[in-house]
Amino acid sequence: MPYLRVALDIPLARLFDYMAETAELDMVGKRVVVPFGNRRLVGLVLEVDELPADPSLKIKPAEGVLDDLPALSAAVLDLLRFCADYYQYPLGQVVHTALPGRFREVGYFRVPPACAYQACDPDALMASLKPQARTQRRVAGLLAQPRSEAELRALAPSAWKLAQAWLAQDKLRSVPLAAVTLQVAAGPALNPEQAAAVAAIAAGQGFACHLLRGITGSGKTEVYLHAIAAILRAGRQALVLVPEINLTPQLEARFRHRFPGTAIVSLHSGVADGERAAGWVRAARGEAAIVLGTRLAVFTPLPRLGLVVVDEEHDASFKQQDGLRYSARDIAVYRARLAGVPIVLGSATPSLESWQNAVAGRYRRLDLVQRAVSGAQPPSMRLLPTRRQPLQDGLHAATLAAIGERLARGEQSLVFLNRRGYAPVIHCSECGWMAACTRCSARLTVHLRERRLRCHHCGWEQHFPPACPGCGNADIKPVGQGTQRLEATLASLFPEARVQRIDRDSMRRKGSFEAALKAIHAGEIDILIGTQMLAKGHDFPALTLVAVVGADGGLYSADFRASERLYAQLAQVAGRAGRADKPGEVLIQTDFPEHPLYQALLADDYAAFAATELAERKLAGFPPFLHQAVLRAEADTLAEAIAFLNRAVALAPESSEVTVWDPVAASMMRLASRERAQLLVQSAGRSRLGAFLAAWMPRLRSERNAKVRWSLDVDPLEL
DNA sequence: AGCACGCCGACT
DNA sequence: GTCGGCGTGCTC
Repeated sequence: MPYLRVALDIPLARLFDYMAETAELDMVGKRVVVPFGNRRLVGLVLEVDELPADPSLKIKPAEGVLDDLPALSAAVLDLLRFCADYYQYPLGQVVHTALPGRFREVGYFRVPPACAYQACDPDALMASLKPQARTQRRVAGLLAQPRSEAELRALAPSAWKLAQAWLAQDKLRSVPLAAVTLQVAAGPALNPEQAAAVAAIAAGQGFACHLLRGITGSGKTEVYLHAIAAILRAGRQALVLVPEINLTPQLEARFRHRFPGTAIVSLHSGVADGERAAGWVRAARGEAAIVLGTRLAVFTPLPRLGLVVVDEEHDASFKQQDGLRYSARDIAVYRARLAGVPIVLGSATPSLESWQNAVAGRYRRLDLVQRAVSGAQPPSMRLLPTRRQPLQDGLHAATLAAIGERLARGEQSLVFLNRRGYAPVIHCSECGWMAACTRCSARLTVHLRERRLRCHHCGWEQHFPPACPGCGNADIKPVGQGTQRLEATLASLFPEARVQRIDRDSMRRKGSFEAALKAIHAGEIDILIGTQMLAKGHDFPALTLVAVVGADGGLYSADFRASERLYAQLAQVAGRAGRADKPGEVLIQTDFPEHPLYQALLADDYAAFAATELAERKLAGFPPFLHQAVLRAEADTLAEAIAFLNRAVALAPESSEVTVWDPVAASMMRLASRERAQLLVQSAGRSRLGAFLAAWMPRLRSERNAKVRWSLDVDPLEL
């Protein structure tokens, strides 16, 4: 009678043994329903053995192995084991974060085989439609070729319903996807740089990591599409990761257009549970040729994986910030290595980790330094010194003049300020009081329209006080600039302009972001005010001016990654200006116009910036020259959190090659009424650090600490 | 994580 | 007399 070693979604770093009722040996990678305490749980069989791991335990029989899904392959299981090991996170929980939520439910999950639909007789179908039925005719026209359900759905809301009706009337037939021959629609011709990049990616045998450094507008996506076309032709699958769900729809549309009839699965948190599970199954069965998704898609089983693409690889959203704190970019590289396939990391401003890997020769650099659309000019960039300058509500006279010019020419302007709310703080001029959150160590942000003060960290809200609670002074003023204040200022300075603010507050309602993008494209907006929401990946052909306000904060921050993020953000937002035939202009208001970061940005010299930054990091002993992990603790009092961390230091294994720093209060010490502290561990060797953590974590886990919640963050992005 | 067991305070 | 507070311990 075989014993099953089962991974359960339980925060314990071990597997659980069950007796199998049958003697089948191909149960590894399958779901199993097991009794657990007085509950029934769904687990995943990771191993099958003739002997129990611990004979002293009483072992219950498993209820049954579910045979509805393709078993997880050894390749994916290896990837999950690596994650558990590398991030020191319980394997059972790794398994369950990697699987779609549906699979944790007891019950069978059925996914019909993916197929495409095609008109039996395209001409007859078209002839049967009235000339004025334009949508119907468009759908019919499309169905001359095999089309997937997703493609039809993307065409028009009614298209899929229509296709189903025709299918019922036998006007359409379904074609198994395997029988659909790959079609690749024509795209723009590649310039020599792009062609060289595609050739380099295709040329390699087995694993290779390519760092595709492409300036904005250089056509990175076109390189991905060509590289993907090549591996699809070879019958392989592609995995494409993007940082945000906001970016998936437009990329998905471009992919569908290029590969008509091909099953493209979109996986991100915006996709409904059932659909996500179905997409996962289609990828696992090998029916889907392309998986396009956010970080969670990195675990999707792909039996014929041929290429991995990570777009905007520098983006921090690839790192999960809770639970299993994995970096999807790093996991993607590891996965490509395991699978022996090439991976492309694309960015205009690569992470310094990746850049250093290229410098050291571990990654191959592919550069795109020309704009793909011939004739398109890079934006002209200018710094506006703001020191000792009279500003109008934070705006330089030249900024206002430039906006005025755009208005006169009927072009769009974007004012970029990465701070939402009306003002970051409210201040009493008499006693110096500032409104602070009672639950966090943070200032309360003024939201003037709602007449409320809000904590952007914990969500606490209160009324705008009529007078200073400290001294009773009625003259309390919002200090500093937020997007709401900029919006008010610009609306009053340019009363004829149509002003739209785009930030998390104004775009809270579902679909409002899409609606705003549409309005911008339709030319219904003159002045845009936005946070980083607007900086990423969106094309606005009529936008010719980008003005950056309040960027200096990233120059002299305590966070050693702040300047890297600032450079990336500015390069990205600058890229929004003048993408079509109209030249763009970028104005950056700053108190430090001589700062090397701005100088490199103006010269569009990322290599120079990276070299300076890496030299500083090497000198100061920061990543990527060292590897870090942070142990964070949170408790009702700071003393409890620190005491736990001190205990952790005492439990730390002896290691001359790992440095364990003293516990310190977290930079946001209080958050939602909990006090937080942390402790940094670092080592020059990645495997040394890994071995240290592997020895340390079991000791910490065996500590009984009801009051302290703690977590480990390997390769933290923020300290 | 759940869920039970367990021992001390205010209620129909 | 019980309902229920959350501390402690266990789950193959």
